[in-house]
Amino acid sequence: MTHFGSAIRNRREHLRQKDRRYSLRQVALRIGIEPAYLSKIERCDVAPPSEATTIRLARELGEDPDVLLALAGKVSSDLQEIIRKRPRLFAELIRQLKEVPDHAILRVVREVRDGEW
Amino acid sequence: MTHFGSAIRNRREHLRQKDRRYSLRQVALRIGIEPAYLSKIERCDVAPPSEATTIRLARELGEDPDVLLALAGKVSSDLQEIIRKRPRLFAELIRQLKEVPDHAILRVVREVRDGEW
DNA sequence: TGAAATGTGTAGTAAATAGGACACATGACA
DNA sequence: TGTCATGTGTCCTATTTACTACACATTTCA
Repeated sequence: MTHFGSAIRNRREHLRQKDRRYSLRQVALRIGIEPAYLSKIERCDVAPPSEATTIRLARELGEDPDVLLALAGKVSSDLQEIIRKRPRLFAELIRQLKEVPDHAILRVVREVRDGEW
Repeated sequence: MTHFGSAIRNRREHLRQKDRRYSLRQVALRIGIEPAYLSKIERCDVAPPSEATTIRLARELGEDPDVLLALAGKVSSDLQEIIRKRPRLFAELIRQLKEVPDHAILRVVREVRDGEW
């Protein structure tokens, strides 16, 4: 399991090879945080930032927000809201899917998408 | 939408009609918080308590922890952990189920339980 | 070669979270 | 009627969260 900071740093430095605008400072300024703070985040010197900041960072670096939030130990608040509206139903479903392999869940996703309910 | 405090108070006073041991004071002591604090919780004088305290309260009152957590604006950390291990998969699934009616989700739950994957 | 940009160390902080301590008025009831 | 239990008001606090501000040494490159 890699941590939040390293994921950000790797991704940013990768982008930087093609585009100088991905310096720590410039990225920090574009997403509206202090460079010193982003530096600490990338070196895991502080806990991962808030959900809002994590999402701005994800967009900036072209990463999946849900994945970065997961690395930050969080779950997107819009997902939480969906669950909270029908707690029993979603709690049972999610616990049931805990050990189910990816491909089986994907099948469920597709079944639902192709909506035959 | 009823709020956390009233749900607790209603439930506790209901239990109390059959059993005097469900006074605010005694419940508070059994779950390990100060009576004054429980009083404030029931009157929505403070925000809902932590996940741990909410779960002890749910057990004590015979309520579904996931439902009380939802009223508290939270999602159980064990559910969050499941989601965080496969963020893309679960994020897509949950968002897709947002508008799907209960009965259709229940069908999915049963399909998975009767495991034909 | 010197000005600008870069990454980082140190220090501090406002707000939110999650309660505890104690006193007090009221009510039950034996 | 005195005692115990009950619910609540007031005040206080430790910890966590999520950052900012500023200074500084180093690197870049025009």
